[in-house]
Amino acid sequence: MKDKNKPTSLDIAHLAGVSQPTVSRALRDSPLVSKETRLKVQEIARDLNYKVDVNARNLRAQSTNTIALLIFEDDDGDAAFINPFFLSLLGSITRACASAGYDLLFSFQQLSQDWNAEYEDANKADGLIFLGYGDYTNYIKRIAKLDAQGAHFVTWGPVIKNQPGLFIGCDNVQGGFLAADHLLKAGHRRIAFLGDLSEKNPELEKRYQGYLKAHKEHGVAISKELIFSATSGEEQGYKAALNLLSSQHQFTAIACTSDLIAIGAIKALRASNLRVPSDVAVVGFDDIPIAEHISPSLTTVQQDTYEAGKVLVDSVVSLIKGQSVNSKLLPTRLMVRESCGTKK
Amino acid sequence: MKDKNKPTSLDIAHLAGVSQPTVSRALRDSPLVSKETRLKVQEIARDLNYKVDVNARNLRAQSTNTIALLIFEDDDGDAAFINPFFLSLLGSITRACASAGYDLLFSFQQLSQDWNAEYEDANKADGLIFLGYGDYTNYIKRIAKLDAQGAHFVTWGPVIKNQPGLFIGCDNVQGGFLAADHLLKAGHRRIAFLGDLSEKNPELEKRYQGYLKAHKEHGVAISKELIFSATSGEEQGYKAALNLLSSQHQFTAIACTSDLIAIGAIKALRASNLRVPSDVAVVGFDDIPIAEHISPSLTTVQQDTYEAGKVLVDSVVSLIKGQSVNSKLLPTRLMVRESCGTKK
DNA sequence: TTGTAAGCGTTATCAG
DNA sequence: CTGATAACGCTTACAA
Repeated sequence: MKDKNKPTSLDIAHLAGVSQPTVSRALRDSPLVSKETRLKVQEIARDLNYKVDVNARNLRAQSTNTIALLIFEDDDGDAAFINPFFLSLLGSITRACASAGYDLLFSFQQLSQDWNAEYEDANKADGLIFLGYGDYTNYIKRIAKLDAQGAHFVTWGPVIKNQPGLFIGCDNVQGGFLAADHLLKAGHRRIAFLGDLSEKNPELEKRYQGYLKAHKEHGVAISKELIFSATSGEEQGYKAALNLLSSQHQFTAIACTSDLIAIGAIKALRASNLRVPSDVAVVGFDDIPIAEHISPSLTTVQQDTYEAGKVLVDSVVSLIKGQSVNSKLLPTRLMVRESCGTKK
Repeated sequence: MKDKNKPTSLDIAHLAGVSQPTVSRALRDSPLVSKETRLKVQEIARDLNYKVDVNARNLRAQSTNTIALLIFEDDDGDAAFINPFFLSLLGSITRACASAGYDLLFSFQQLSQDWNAEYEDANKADGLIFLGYGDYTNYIKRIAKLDAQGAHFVTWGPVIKNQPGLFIGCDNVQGGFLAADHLLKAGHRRIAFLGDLSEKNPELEKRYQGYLKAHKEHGVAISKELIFSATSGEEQGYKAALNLLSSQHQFTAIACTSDLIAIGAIKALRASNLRVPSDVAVVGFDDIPIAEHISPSLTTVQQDTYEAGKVLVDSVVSLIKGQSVNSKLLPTRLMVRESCGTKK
């Protein structure tokens, strides 16, 4: 069992022959304490392996020095599966939290749960970061409520006019543009699009806008019959591609709104004896780690997760400090790999 | 800014016309409170969106209902890169924590930092889970110290006799055996081994023991000259394979102590115009998500991350409750894929 | 069944 | 520069 004799600031006070507040001040390098006493106190604290009790400190200070990261997915069953893109974000968020001096509370929730109230209300965290894919129309309501309560939080997602709360996301329009532009430049004229365009997923819809923009710039007409719905996972990509194939419409390339969809689509193409990229070129979105390793390696739109994590954390921290922060889009970057070939 | 008027149990007490402890009891469904008052109190609490202040509760109760997950890596620079195997574990750990009613504090540390003291000492967490690759001889010392302090913690790693602390890990000997056995059964007789066999990495050494055991069972002599050192990353695998190739010794297969090493090795083989699996068969270890997607898909030893997360969390929770727990090995499973071909 | 009183370990305030 | 005192919001004795 744990050593029960956890030293307190009072213990140190006795040993050092000073008062408790003096100890507290000394340990925080307050200039109000003479160098002499400060050093003495700090030495004793080190000897006893004293650590400030964060619960007591937090209770007194009414703050926690903690940021909660909430990941939620609406998707299919597997509760231990976390979207790889969020996982990449996790690394940089963790790092950024550490260097900002905050602890990170991590939680993975189904969208259905009551994630509004849990963390900040219970004083578990000073601020919240939300990462999630799910029904936008659904979660924007909760966001609005949180916002009205004055919570400190950032959400990874699309930036939309008159949106409640603070959003950080990648420039999906630009990303969608880069992908389609690349295919169009390579000579493709009939480019299928796999993604969900309902209002539930404005992020994906923005990617579609980029796709449209690229077509317009190249003076190529859109073929609506080449657009098939898919939300996010590999399976969905597989099914959407099968639908596309069985529709019998001609196409030479596919733009997907996620790498997982692209991977599913490639599998479906293979199953139909079509080769990538020689028969069909494929572009993804996200640049998850797998993208580089699959065969053919996947041309895709990279979101800068490193920068994203940093911006997310910096933003909540600013909010916590009472500064006002604006929603912001991060630039994307096209990673050209094998899945597009060079059909000049 | 945040609503400053956070309701307290005292507020509710006033509104309900009862005392503060009664409120506290009612909210925890204590049977000591009459049904009538309980319902009244709970209703008011809901109306006010009251949440128990965890800092106050924790301070009073001297516990936190939180488990800290500390990931550490000795490895190369990239501080935002987290070993994918640990990331897979993260999902199931999170899930298990949630269902056990604990919050999860997440932190990523370089091995050099002072991870002994931080969490439990500061009353941030009731228990600790360590995931890490690094110099075993180095971190076992810290573990011994933590253990002596009576901390509640589990470490993912090798189970070794007379080890301080509590370890949960996969059965590395069995895993190494499965991999080598598979190759031997396929007719391979000169199987190279890529991994670190120093005392710094007992886990990898155990995998090697499995490799030896399989050779013995098949009556095949080991060729020491086919053993090359590599710790964990892709680059290391690449280099080790190059060393192997330039040694000019004959071999028809490679067993690697991690998937990342295997991926690096495959790249090196490619770069030398050798084909996998027709020229050289390759087996990995871990079954990270990429393994299934690379080409050729990687035959590898799967660690059951789902079960592992559950066991890790259950173990710390037991420790926290003062129960004694024994170190434990989880079984592994061979995932047969393309990288080994079928050289019957 | 309910209320009273005390205390968890820290830090802010104010007086010396 | 230092010390006494109070307070953060909750829960556990104990008393009624």
